[in-house]
Amino acid sequence: MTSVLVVDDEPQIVRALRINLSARGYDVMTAYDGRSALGVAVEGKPDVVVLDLGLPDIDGVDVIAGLRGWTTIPIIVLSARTDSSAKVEALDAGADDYVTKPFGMDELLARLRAAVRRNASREDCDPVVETASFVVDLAVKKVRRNGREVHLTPTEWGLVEILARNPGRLVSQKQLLQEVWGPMHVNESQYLRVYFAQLRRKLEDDPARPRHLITEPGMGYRFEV
Amino acid sequence: MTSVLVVDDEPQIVRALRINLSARGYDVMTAYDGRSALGVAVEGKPDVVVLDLGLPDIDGVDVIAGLRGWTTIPIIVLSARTDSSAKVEALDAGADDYVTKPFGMDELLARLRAAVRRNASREDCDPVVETASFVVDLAVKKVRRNGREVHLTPTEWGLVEILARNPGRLVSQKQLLQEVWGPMHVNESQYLRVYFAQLRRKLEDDPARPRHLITEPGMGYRFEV
DNA sequence: CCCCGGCCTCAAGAACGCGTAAAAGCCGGA
DNA sequence: TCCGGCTTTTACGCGTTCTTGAGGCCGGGG
Repeated sequence: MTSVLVVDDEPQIVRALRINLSARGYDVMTAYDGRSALGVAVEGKPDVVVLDLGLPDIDGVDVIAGLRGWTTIPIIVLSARTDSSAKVEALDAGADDYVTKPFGMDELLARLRAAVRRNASREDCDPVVETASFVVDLAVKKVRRNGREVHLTPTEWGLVEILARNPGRLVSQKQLLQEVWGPMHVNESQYLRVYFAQLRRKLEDDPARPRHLITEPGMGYRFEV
Repeated sequence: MTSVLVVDDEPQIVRALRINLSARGYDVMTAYDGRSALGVAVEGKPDVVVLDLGLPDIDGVDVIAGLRGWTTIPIIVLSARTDSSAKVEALDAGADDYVTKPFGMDELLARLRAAVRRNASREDCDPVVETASFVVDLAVKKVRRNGREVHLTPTEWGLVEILARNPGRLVSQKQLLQEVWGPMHVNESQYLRVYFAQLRRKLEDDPARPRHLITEPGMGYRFEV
């Protein structure tokens, strides 16, 4: 769940935002002044901050600076000031966006989505397939089981990779043999039996009764998440 | 130098932006309709796009979609429409910011700086990779170990650089050979054994039991932090 | 009932890939 | 020309991985 820190000294704005954000599934934190905003940000590690510039204690730009000292999470500034100097100042201090009050809730939410989306695309660029008993990391080419790393041989990894890229789907014997052993060996289905036995020993909780590396007799194999 | 693609069908706006951006050291590309905008973007790989929504040929939202199909570079939308539905539509289509015309040049430039800054922090964040026993500085092309600088030959550095740019990831033998020795030598895997032995002697605490320059037999090598 | 095809398991020899060392080749600078 | 650093090549021991064959299990059909 995405968490948002709302910082404003006007309770009605905070309330309106809390209601709207909560209704859309965000986890909302709030603060009413700069000092507590910085504290809550450190504590709660929000994914995005909505910050009113007109706070009672600290100047808004200093709050931005205080956040930017240790984090690069998106900051969306709210402010009643419409002059461009204020916008420039805030943006150059490190804000990501600047919305003038009074603002449309739709617009603010859209800008918030944009900010979150941007940030998300940075972090989570790692395709990982997860099951109850093990985790396959396709980018790094690693398999972990109960936190422990499991070593796979090239052939074993070749099979796991194909299956993990087609989670839930049935992969025919011919396709597996073709892609791992090459077109010359599409009939050596014995290879598959040997290697699936090995994989189950390495990955399944109960190798005799596999729950993720499933055999579909006569057809092929399936990777069940 | 940061490059900006300006897309607008009003020549005076394009001219004004070109003058202002050039004066501030940006490399400016221009396009006057959606179709050519997409083409120029593919060709010139700009660092940020300033996009007018009211183009003569393609709807602005479709241009955004066309860009987002293959890139995540920041898109700043310019538009005369001030209603929030337009803003929401554009932002949800993948735009990063939305500025209404007429706009203040100061503000637009500030928003552009913000967009570029955000993106920069993502890409070349910290050209330094650190492990328990040595430090690789990609910008200066140097390796230090216990404060002492370790001299690497060009070939050795080539290998270290590729691995350090993919920390944790498994890099295939073929890729290493291809990038260091060229496409003619993608089968000389013996080179890799010789050079990894050398690198481990220079960088690992216990060269016989490497903890950072890991061999994955039959597959490739991995730089473990 | 037995047969048969498909599957699982086990084990052993062959083949392969790795690490290491050392020699040979290459090239630019003194 | 010689020297020193860097790269390429060769050789060998060793552990791992792949392949292959044999045997057992199970369910469906004759």
